[in-house]
Amino acid sequence: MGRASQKQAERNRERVVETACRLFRMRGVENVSIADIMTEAGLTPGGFYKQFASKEALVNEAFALAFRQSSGSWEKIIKRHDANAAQALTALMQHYFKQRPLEQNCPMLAFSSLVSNLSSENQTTDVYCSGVETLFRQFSAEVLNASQQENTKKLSEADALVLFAAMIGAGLLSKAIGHTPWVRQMQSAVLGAIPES
Amino acid sequence: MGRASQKQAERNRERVVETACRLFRMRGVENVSIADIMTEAGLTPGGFYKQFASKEALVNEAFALAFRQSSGSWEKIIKRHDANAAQALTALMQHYFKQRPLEQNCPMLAFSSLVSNLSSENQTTDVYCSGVETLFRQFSAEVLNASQQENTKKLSEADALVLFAAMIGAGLLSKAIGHTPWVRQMQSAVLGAIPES
DNA sequence: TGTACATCAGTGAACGCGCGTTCACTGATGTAC
DNA sequence: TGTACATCAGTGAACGCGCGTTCACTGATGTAC
Repeated sequence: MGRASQKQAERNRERVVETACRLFRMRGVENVSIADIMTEAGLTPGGFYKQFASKEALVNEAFALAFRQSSGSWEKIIKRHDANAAQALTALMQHYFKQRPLEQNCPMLAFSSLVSNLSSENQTTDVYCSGVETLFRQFSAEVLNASQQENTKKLSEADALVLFAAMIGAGLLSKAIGHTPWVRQMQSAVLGAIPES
Repeated sequence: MGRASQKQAERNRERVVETACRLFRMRGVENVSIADIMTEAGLTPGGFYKQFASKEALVNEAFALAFRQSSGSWEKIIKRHDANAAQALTALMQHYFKQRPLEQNCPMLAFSSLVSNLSSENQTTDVYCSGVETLFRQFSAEVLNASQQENTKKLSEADALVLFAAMIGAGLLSKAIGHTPWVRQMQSAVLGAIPES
């Protein structure tokens, strides 16, 4: 092969991050090896350390990308319903409860166990935290927006927190247990907790 | 050393399951080795396969024990407040949001990522499912009970599902992010979603 | 009850595997003149 | 522009480590008589 050009190298690097992000979301960080990622990205394992200091460094970049992707897809959904915040919330949650494609798994869920077993003074934890914060702000803005429309009761920040927590909890059980009747009931119940408009 | 008596062997076996349960809840299954467990239980690694077919078999027993423990501690809390279901629910959630001791981590959270990345036709998944079911039934009974008391609005199964999901979601973020002001707000909001009595 | 023997819980070392990481090497790219 | 050389992205094999699992061995326990 020989040396790749700077532009090509940069493209390769980005493709590695994107591939890692996708595989991490699908199968979890601990079930994806460097070799898996490099091969899937069309490279060989040895080249990895020319671009990244460690797997952890890649994890940090891939997590950040996953949260950006998630936030971007939420924004699209919200924009699509910007005339009606309650509808936007409903659509957002319905999208959240979708199990497929696996590579769009919620990063808050997909990465939670890795982050949970980390010491709190950790860059990966920081990336996760600020990702969650971003997603919650989007969600919360929409909840508060919904409550300012006519024919709806006023909603508070506390309501946003509860809805957000319920969405994540239902998503977690859904991911673990699968699409059983009980899980569907739970998802319906959480969707039903959004104030009608 | 020589051979241990049948009674001693049975005691050892139980101690291994208990130790595994504790370590799994503290650090996650993938961060605990057979050698860790056996050493912590006062034995040597080699003896493990005299009692268990595989790590997976131990995981199944340890998970079942963790759910039984969790269910037992919920029952204690509920019994302690049996005059007032809303108080019982509040106490239960406050207990749930406690981060310590680590060995009492919620099994639904501690084991979710492992179960999520398993094929659905799996005994471990079944153990997890029935554990979740048990815990929800306890929780739900208490929610419905709360709604039958005076001065409270009627609550439905759907309300129980939402509260349960919110409790788990808040627990997950709490475990991952730590005890930040935002997490405390979220926990307070979820506690506040319990109907006052 | 005592004796002879088979059993098997527990030991501790070893095996095989996959992983994160390292390294000597290649040869096209980038640079200095 | 052309030439000579240094750089360094990517290669592919190897290393070291920890893990789940296996195994030959030990000797007290359990059993048959």
